[in-house]
Amino acid sequence: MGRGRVQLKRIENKISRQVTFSKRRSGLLKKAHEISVLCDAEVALIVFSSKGKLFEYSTDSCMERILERYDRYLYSDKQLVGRDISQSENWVLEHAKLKARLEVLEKNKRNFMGEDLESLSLKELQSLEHQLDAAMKSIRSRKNQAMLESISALQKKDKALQDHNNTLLKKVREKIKRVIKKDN
Amino acid sequence: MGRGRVQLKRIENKISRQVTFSKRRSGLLKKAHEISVLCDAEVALIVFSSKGKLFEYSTDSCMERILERYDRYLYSDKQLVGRDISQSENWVLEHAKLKARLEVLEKNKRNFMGEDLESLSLKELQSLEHQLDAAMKSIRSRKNQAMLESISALQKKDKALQDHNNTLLKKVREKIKRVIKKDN
DNA sequence: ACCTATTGATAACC
DNA sequence: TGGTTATCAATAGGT
Repeated sequence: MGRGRVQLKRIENKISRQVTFSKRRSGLLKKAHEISVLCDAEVALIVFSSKGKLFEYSTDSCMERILERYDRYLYSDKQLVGRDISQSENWVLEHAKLKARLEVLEKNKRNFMGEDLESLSLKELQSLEHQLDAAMKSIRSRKNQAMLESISALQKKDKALQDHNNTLLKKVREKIKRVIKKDN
Repeated sequence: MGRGRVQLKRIENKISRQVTFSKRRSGLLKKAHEISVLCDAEVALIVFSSKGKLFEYSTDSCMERILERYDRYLYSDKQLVGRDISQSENWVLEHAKLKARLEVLEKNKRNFMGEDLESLSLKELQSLEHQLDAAMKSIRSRKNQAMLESISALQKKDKALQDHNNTLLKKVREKIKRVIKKDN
């Protein structure tokens, strides 16, 4: 929808991504509410932005109740499917999931560090290159800012120290004068 | 949307309500997936129909992880109080370790993508920059190689096709010659 | 399930 | 973030 077609692919431009997120988020929450009211459904929607901010919707503003219902639903489902899926088996499953995700992230990291590239297609390589290029720009910009801040802070400190030095110097001089006067 | 305006109010006709639920549900899941991919967001969507059937979507098919993140977000200081209480100490420990590592890797990834840089020191920024610089070199080199390989493969294929064409052409010509001779 | 007239959502722009 | 508009997408009502 909108002025052009959209590929189902991460939006590379950060600003566009944020704007799109903001707009689609409100659309999504609205639709969640609509289906909830129109169809008498119970909906729980949780959205974390890429920066980690939370947005949520839940029918009758009762997220906890719905999540509990969800847990109950899964629990009963498991009971029906396998008669004795114990905590330890559940643990194995969870563990496997976490490990799988870890592996993905680690592969990801290696790629970001320029390793393990043989497994990537030309297209993926190109995408990676663009991503790193964009990242590099952000990083250099941020680094520059940090350096300027650091310089500014040092200059301020330097000024303060010089002022203090001058004050001390004055005191010393006056002391010397007084000593000389007394000697006379 | 559709042939008429819709009041935001429970649809009384049971059939219509079910049809609308089915259609809107798929639309909602689709949009949840889209914002997840387009905007790099983490989404968890749970829908119970009025008859109690469950439908769900979660980014990377990892509902439990997102719900845990949600819990952590809400009760950031009360660790592991809510959802999964009945686990052995060992499980909790292992799990916590994995999750900690996951978080590190995710933060890592964000940094590699040029996000969340405010939390880094100047030194870390510099290190990151060098790392990306090195990675970029590897990636470009590998991309180059992949492109050359691709070109070479295409040329080879092209050559083979041309050869085959020539062979076919020869055969056709000879056939024509023979036909002409017979005609004479 | 499939078909369209319509409304709704939203990408690009400011 | 909020508004506008041109377009595309979702879907209500019907078959």
